[in-house]
Amino acid sequence: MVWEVKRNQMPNAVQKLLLVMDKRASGMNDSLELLQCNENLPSSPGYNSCDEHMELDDLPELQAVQSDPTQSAMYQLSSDVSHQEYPRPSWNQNTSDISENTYRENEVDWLTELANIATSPQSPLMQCSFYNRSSPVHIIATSKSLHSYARPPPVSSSSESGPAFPHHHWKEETPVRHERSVLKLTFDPGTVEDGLLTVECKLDHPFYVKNKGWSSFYPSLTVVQHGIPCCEIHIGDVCLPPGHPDAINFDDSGVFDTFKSYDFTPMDSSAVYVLSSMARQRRASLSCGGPGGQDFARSGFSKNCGSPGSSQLSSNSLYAKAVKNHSSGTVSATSPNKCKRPMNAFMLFAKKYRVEYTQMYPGKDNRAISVILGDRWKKMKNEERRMYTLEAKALAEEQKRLNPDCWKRKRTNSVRFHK
DNA sequence: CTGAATGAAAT
DNA sequence: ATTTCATTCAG
Repeated sequence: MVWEVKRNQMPNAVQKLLLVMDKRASGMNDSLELLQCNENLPSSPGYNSCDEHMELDDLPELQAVQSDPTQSAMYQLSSDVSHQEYPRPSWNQNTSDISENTYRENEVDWLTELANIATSPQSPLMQCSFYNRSSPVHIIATSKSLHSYARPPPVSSSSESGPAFPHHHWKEETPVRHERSVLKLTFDPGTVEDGLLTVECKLDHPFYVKNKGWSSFYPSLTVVQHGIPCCEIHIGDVCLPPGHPDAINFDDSGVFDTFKSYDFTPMDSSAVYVLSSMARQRRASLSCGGPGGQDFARSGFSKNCGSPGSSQLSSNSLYAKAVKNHSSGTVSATSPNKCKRPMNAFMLFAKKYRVEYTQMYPGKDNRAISVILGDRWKKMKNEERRMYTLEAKALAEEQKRLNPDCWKRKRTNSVRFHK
């Protein structure tokens, strides 16, 4: 399968990325292909210089050319192989700047927009280029789906100040020195001769998962960094290339389950708005800090117009779901002040790993799990926490921008008399 | 509804 | 300095 990426400004420049395998390579049974996501490319999200100049018009047209239509290109996360993270130096924490102009008002299929964005040259999705054929790296099938924090502590082999890209000892899960983690995923293209496909990417790298839609290892980070609402990606998920038939008619309710904790109102827009608002964040910081974003949402876009064409984009059910979430009275959806505080770093961490810990300690009460999580959190180094503090900061910023009153404490009777 | 954790912001 | 509230779910 070949992706052709056309840039509008350079119509003749066509970048071809060969994805998956060459079918002719029948002899390469188990050899792993290592995809290296180069995130230092000028157009990549991690590269700062491009941020402010990204305009909508830069969005490329993406055309997926399937050389073999009968073979649907679907990649499945191997069940025996899990993600790994390893440190990587010099990261400029940065957000990809997906311009608000990305949203064209009359565009019917906003999913297509999302696909375009995620497959644009700015997207990490398209930053991958082939790196190394016969990689010496052996992917360990032993690492369960548990995060390193949840696993028994490694035998702390001195985390040698090794090269930027550790080649052989990823298994060691060397503590994150400083800088960010990189996610390593292994895909199973499904055919025997193709072997496995290994890819490195950022934790917030979005993938399009069958029946789930956009997914990433770190959804909340993805929406902050790239403006793409995501589900959490799991082992066994089937990743689809944008444009795949299954990618079009999927039930997106799963996507929005991720956001059920957010307070949606009828005035809220679809993910498109989230998309654009996130991207707009930076530029808006130039102008006044007023809640212009809300005006944007109120005046222009509602959920309904976000998904005009597809009945499956159950915006109503989405709303109902969000309302139902708070239907028990306390904060009604009709209340003007309905936003929730953004999670702090620990909360993000806890949310992410609570499930794993509960599985780890069956029968343990949630409170006990909280204790463990807190314990774990305290033992984590700042570098390890950084990912969460960073995201927490970003979430808080965005929240404050969109809803400055969100942090206002509830009106209480000031002082508690007893206690 | 309570509690158990941490942290950020508001009092 | 203290209080609230973000998440999660068994009890």
